[in-house]
Amino acid sequence: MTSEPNLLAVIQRQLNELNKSEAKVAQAILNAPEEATRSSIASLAAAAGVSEPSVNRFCKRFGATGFPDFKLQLATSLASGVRYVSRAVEFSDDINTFPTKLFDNAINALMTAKEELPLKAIARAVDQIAQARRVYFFGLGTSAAVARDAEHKFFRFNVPVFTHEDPLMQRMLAASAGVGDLFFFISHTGRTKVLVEAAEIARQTEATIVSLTAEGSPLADKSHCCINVKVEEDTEQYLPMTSRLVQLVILDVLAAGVTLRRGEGFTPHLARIKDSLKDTRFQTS
Amino acid sequence: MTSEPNLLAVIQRQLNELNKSEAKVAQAILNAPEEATRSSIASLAAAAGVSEPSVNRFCKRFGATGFPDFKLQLATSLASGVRYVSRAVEFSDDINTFPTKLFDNAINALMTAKEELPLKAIARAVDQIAQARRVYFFGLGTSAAVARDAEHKFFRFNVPVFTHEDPLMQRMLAASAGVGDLFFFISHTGRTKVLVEAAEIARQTEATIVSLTAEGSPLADKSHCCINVKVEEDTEQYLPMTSRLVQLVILDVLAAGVTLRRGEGFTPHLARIKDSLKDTRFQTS
DNA sequence: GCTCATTATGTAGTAAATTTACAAATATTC
DNA sequence: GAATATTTGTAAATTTACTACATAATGAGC
Repeated sequence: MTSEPNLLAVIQRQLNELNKSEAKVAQAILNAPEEATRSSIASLAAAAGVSEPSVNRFCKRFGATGFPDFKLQLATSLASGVRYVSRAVEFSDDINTFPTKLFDNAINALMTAKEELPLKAIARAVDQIAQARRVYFFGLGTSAAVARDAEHKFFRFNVPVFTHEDPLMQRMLAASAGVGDLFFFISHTGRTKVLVEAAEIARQTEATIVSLTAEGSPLADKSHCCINVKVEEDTEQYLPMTSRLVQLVILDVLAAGVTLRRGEGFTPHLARIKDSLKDTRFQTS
Repeated sequence: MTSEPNLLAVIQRQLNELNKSEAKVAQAILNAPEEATRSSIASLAAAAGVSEPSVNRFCKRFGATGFPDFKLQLATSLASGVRYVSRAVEFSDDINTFPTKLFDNAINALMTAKEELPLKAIARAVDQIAQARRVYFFGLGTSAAVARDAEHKFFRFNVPVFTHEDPLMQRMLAASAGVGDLFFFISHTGRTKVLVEAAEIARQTEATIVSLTAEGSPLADKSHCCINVKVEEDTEQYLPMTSRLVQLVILDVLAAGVTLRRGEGFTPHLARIKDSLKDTRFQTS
């Protein structure tokens, strides 16, 4: 992938270094980029008022092998530009608009997070979870639900897993920790006092502290390993929406990482857990 | 924007409805999408082992005017960087591949869900939640965490919200329900016996039953309103990954819907709730 | 201001790629 | 098992893109 992030910007920038007919082509493309991706070399040449080979030369000047290749690059750069805009729900929205907006925001958050995945921290966290004798998932508010979800995933690895929403329980468990215990803190801001305090207490023991939170936050400072999640939560919104989705997928990643660590021989164990649910369900007719 | 957000997902989904040679073309494209955008109709036909017109027909089947137009759409959908559809994690994967796969799967699930959003059911559910005097969110296993998350959202609307993971509590609460009570059941399969039974019990009262589950499932049959979520969970995977993400976003949508219903005058109330958390956090330096 | 060299642009032909029309092959129905 | 519908391929037509070359424009040196 050698293609420029934004072809239109490149064209714009070089506009005055182009000779007459190339400039005409550039102008025609800048005027109607989407249309340019769909038109033939002949129609674009006509639109710009130049000959076809001029268009072709223009394309080669911008690194393309020819006109079709140029169109491809143009289409690609147009597509990636539009995507990353999260739109807030407004009171003027109706049923046809706001659900789509929320889904778009969620998708954007995951796409953004995917691009800046802290792989090193993730790998390290997988190591530490795989080695732990006991794992505690602690979160409050929305993150409590995330912790609960994590509990439902990680118990499968033959390691005792605990969650507690009660800050007092969290403190006490943190205080009584020892070697092999792993505390996994989940917090979007990383500034929730009672949670940070619990982390502080745990840190004074032999336990390992891993956190899924914002880099540079008080909670991150208390951790041996911090998985930094960059999610720009819409501050106008009164409900945290997207950050917890990213957290959940990160936890999926960690769970998958531990599974891979356990190796292929571990699948029968997972299969057994899955099968245990069979009788709790109505069979498909 | 008339172009599909994710052409590959669409192709993948329709794979078994295609005839032989079209399926071959589909496979060739899914195997090497980037290459397909760069190749001519002849080389793609050769790669798929079919004739050129077959490739052309394939393109038209997916809404393109022809092969070049199809390539354009494909390039556009690839530009987002989201790779294949539902690629299972394999034991040969390493830290550089499996996290991306999981994120892609999550993104794809949300994109697919977004395309087939049951807006009518959502609107109806918003109505019913907005009118309810009391709301119970019930789910088990992974869905229990989703229910918990919902609780953290919906209490903001001045309506008493309850969650219980205990099936016995769920039964008893269902039995003692009356007018104005709303039971919101969350279940990916819609076949979990104890949950369906609770729904059945609730249905015998004056309460309203809303469910977020699979259409046509026993749970859906017991509901006044069923929000159908089509998520093809990878059955080889031992952990439910993507369905709960879609459920969470749907619940966000419902919460947003209720907020819009309450109207602009409701924002101070939400602001007050948000402000109440201020003192629980360490201030940003 | 003229000539030569250089660069820029267009014309026309050619090659390649795409599409259409039609025929053969395959599957489906009664 | 014949008749019909569907699928697939062949070959020709058409569109599209590229190359080679010619002409026009520009600019430098005298």
